[in-house]
Amino acid sequence: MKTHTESEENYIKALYHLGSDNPVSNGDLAQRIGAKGSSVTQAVKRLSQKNLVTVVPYKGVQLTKEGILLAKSILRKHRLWETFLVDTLGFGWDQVHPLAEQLEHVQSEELVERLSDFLGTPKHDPHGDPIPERNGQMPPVLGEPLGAFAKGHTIKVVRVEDAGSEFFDQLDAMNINLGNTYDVEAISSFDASVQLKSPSGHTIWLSKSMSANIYAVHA
Amino acid sequence: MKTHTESEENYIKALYHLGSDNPVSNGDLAQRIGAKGSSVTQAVKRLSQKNLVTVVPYKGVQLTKEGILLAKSILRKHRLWETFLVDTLGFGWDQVHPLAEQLEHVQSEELVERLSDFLGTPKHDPHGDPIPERNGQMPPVLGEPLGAFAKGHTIKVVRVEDAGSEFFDQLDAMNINLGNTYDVEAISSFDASVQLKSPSGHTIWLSKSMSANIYAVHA
DNA sequence: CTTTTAGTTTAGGCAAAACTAAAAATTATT
DNA sequence: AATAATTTTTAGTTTTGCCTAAACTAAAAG
Repeated sequence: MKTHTESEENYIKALYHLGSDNPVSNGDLAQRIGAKGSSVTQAVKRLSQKNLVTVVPYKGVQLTKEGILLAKSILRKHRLWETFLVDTLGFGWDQVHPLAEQLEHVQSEELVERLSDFLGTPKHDPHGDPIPERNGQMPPVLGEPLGAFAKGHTIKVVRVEDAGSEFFDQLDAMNINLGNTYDVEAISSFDASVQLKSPSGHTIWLSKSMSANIYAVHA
Repeated sequence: MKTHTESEENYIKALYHLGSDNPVSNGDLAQRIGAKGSSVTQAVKRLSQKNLVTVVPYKGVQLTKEGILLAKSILRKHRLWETFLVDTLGFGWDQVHPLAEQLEHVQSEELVERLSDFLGTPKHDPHGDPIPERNGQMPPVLGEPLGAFAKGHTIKVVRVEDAGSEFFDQLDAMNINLGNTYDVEAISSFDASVQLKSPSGHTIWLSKSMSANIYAVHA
C-alpha cells in the first residue's frame, strides 16, 4: 500500500464517515474537514487521480473500493490507538480522540498488528465502536439507543456516540460507563427522556439528547 | 510550547545531534537532513525567525537555549517510543528507529508523561542512550568503547551506537545484547580488534569497527 | 597576489494545500 | 419558464518546503 499525506487521509476518513455508499456533496465534505469548498474541489481532484474516489462535478464524490479499504485501515489504527490510550495509559475516553487523530497517521503495518496483539485483538474501542479487522471486515455495531427499550427491561450499556466533551462530562458526572447495567424504569412518551435505576439503587434521568447517544443491549 | 512542523522538528533534531555547543555548517546539516544546501539555508532562516537558532551567514547555525530545549523534548519522545516499541510491543532494537521518527512528532505533553510512567520512567532507551527528563536534564551517557578496557577485566554491555542495520544484524548473529557480560580476553594492538569470552564459554572476535560502537562498564 | 575550489546564498520554479473572490451550474421559488 | 438563491468550480494568491542553476564568499593553491 502506497503512502498518503495526512491531508489525503483526512479527506478519506471524512468521506467514509459521511457515508461510503452514497455520493457526498462538496459542501458537506467541506464542513466536516473544516475547509472552504474551493479547497475541497482541489483535494478531491488529487484523490481521484490516485483512484481513491470518483468525482462527478457538481454532483458529488464517492469513495472507490480502494478508498474504502484505506478508510478502514485508518479507522482501524484510530480505534486501536484509542483503546491503547484508555486501557494501557489510563486516559479518559473523552480525551483520546485528538491524540488518536495524530497517531492514526503513523505508517507501519507491523506496528498496527503488534499493537492489536498487545491489546488482545479487541473488537471494539473504548466507546464501543467496532474496530475494522486487517482484512477490512467489520465487527458488529453494538446496541440500540436507550429509547428503543421498554420499561421493566434490564439493559447493559455497550456503546456511546462521540457527541462532544460536554456529553462525556455528563456521562462521567452520572458515572455511566460501558458495561454498566440498569433497569429501565420509565420512558417518557412526552419528551422521550429515560429513567434508569442502577444496581446500587440510584435513579438516573436522561434527557432525550443524552439517551439518543447511549446504546445498550438486553443484559 | 508552540507547535512546530515536522520539517522544523527534524532540523532541530539534526542540529542537536551535530552538536549543540559549536556552530554547524550548512553542508553538514544538509547531509544529515538529506536535502540540498539551498533548502537548508531557507529552513534555518525560518527557524531563526522563531528564535530556535542563530545564524551567521557563511559561518554556521547554532541552536538557541529554546532550540536546545525543543531538541531535548523531541529526543525524549523518540527514545520513550523506542522503549515502548521494544519493551512493550516486542520489536527488535534494529527496527524501531524509523517508527520512533514518526511517533516523536505526536504533540501531547500528557501522552509523553503517561507513556513514561507506563514504562516505569526509564532513564535509558533500548540502545542504552539516555532519555532526557521532562525538565531537560540528561541521565548519564553510559559506558566506554570496548577498546578502552584491558585484558582480564569483566565487562557489561550497556550501550550500542546506532550504526545501521548491518551492525545490528551482526550483533544479533553474535547474540550480543544490553546487559550481557564478558571477559576481555585480548585487545589487539595491531588492528584494535577485541576478543571476548561469554559466560557460557564461547569466544567472540570483534573487529575494530564493531567494538568501537559497543560500550561497556566494568561488571 | 591572483586563481581555483569548496561551500553558501540568492533567484526562480514546482507541488501540496490552504485561502478569497468571481463566474458558472444547479436547485428552489415565484 | 424566469428569476432568485445556493452550491460548486475556476482563477489567482499564499505558505511551506523542496529543487536547480547561477552568483557570491572565503580559504587554499599556485
